[in-house]
Parts: sequence; C-alpha cells; structure tokens
Amino acid sequence: MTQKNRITATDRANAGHVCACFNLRKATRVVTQLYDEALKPAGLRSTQFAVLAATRALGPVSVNQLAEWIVMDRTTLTRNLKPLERDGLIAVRAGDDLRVRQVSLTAKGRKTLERAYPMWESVQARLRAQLGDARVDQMLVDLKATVEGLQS
Amino acid sequence: MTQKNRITATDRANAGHVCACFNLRKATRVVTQLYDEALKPAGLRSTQFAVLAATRALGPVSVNQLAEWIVMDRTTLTRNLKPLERDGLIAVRAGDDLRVRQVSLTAKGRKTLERAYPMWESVQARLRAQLGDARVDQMLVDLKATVEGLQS
DNA sequence: GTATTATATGTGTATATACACGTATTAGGA
DNA sequence: TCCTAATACGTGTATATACACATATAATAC
Repeated sequence: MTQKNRITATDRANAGHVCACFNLRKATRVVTQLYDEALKPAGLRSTQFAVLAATRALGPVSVNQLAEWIVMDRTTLTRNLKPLERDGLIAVRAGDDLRVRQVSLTAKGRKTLERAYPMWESVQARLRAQLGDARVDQMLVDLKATVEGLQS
Repeated sequence: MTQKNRITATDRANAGHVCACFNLRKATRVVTQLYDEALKPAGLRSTQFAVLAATRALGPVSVNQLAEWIVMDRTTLTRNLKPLERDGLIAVRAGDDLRVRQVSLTAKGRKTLERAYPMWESVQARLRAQLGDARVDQMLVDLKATVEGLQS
C-alpha cells in the first residue's frame, strides 16, 4: 500500500497539468487581463465592474450581504469598496442598525456602469467567438458547480 | 437594430450569471482558499507550490522562461519569487548571459516540496470526491483551452 | 569598433485577496 | 437592568497581480 500511494516522478511532472487550483488561477489571469483591457475605457477593473453590477442588482445592501452574494471574503470586499467610494461610484451609509453599512450606487456609479456594459458585452462576445459557445457554457456550469460544491 | 442590440434590464441582472471573468474569479477564490488551507502545514500558499513545482520540473530556469511556463506576468513572478528566496526555498543566480537570472530549487525547497506533495494530492482527491471526476476533468480541459485560446 | 536595437530583468504604483485580531452595536438571558 | 453572547464591521499584515517605466547587458548593423 505504501507503494501504491507513493508519489512518483510522473505525478510530480504532471502536477501542473492536473492541479485544479493552478489551472484555475492561470485561466483567471489570462481572462482577467482580457476583461480589464476591455473595461479600461470605463475606468473599471473586472472586479470593480462585478461589484458595481452586484450592487446595482441588490440595491442598497450591507457589506456582508454583498460579500456573500459575490462569494468574496468580507474583508476583501471592504478593501475593494475603497477605490469605488473614493471615485464616487458608490455611497456607503449607516443603516438603522448602526453596525450595518449600506452600500449603494451613486448616479455617477450608475452612469459608469451604463458605459461599461457595452464593453463587457463586447468582450463576452469576443471570448465566446474565440472559445466557442459550447465550451464557455460548459465552463460556466462547471465553475458554478465548483463554487456550490465547495462553498462552506 | 438599435432595439436588437440594446442592453436590457434582464441582461444586466444576468451579468453575474454569464460573466466568464466573474465566475472564474469567484471559483478561483473558493478553490484557492481550499488549497491554501491544505498546504498550510508545509508553509506554502497555492501559488508558491505551483512556482516551486514548476521550478523543479524545469530545472535551473530563467525568470522569463518560468513566467512563460506558468503563464504569469513576468513582473508578477519577480514579486512572487521574493518570499520563496527569502525563506531559502529557491536560489537565484546570474547566468552566463549576465542579463539572465537563473532560478533553481534549494535543498530546503526540494524538501519542502516533498512534504507538500501529499497535502496537494489529498486536497486534489478531496476536490474530485466533492465535485466528481468527470466535472473536474472537463473543467481542466476547458481551462486549458481557455488559456490556449486567449494567450497572446 | 561604435551606435543602435533587442533582450532580460527590476521598480513604482495600484488593485485583489484573505487570515488574525480588534471594536462597536445589538440581542438575549438572568 | 445589566451582563454576556452574537453580529457587523474595520485594520494590520502578507501575498498575488500587472501595467508603465527604467536599467543593464547582449547582439546587430554600419
């Protein structure tokens, strides 16, 4: 049994090929660069676009709720909100419960998002054209299942 | 045609569901946390494990070659090598060409990698058990195709 | 052989990520 | 009511990421 479970040189050489984490991070790097470039005219990075879109979809929302929705660590979101607030794209107000901070889009944030949507649509289409609809759709399904299956 | 291409409220509400970048980043966050936790006893993060494994596979290798292999921006790799060098896991020496910096594993780096491999195997198995072999295999294929298809 | 170009790399700056820890406010129980 | 637990959130620290820019060395053209 020791023999059976032993890590072989072949396993090691293949680590890069079969590691789910490595391949996910690698693909994310490539795709993020593509989307960041596409969204540049709007002055948004990929993550910022996602945060704005989620905020718009959820309406005034607490930091915790927003973080849960986009499956991002609460403290990461806190940091990510900073540039958006600084640039006047979102507003953060105290809720009735004074512990809660309500996040909402400003008029400028809505306008920026409007300008960004066509860019996002364009890069989405470009990705689909390059990789094929079937592949992208399949990947979306698998990515969602991964998040669903691992999310504690 | 304006009507046809207009962005609808439905499109916007679905942005989070169909955005390849957002879903990739989200899944990467979840999976990376899993792998980071699994590799913690070895004192390695996911990316560090990947860099060490790649360095071991390629032997003494230049920063550029290593960056190209793992599909990571050159300057990002430079930054990522710092903690590994500080902790004595890799050594960086000048090549015959004085512009080149050769990266190689130290004995400590090899030993750390040996200790980390079982942890990696374990978390890989856990992921597969949770998501199913078919899904993981499919996703690996799609992620590779994504990198291949978009890599400039 | 020197000027120019190409190559290999590092730095400044900014965002993204998350764990460990700390604070403020609310809710619930004695 | 007051004490305690739960909740919502921020901060300190460290790594990950990449663009714009700068530097050093090698290769090439003349």
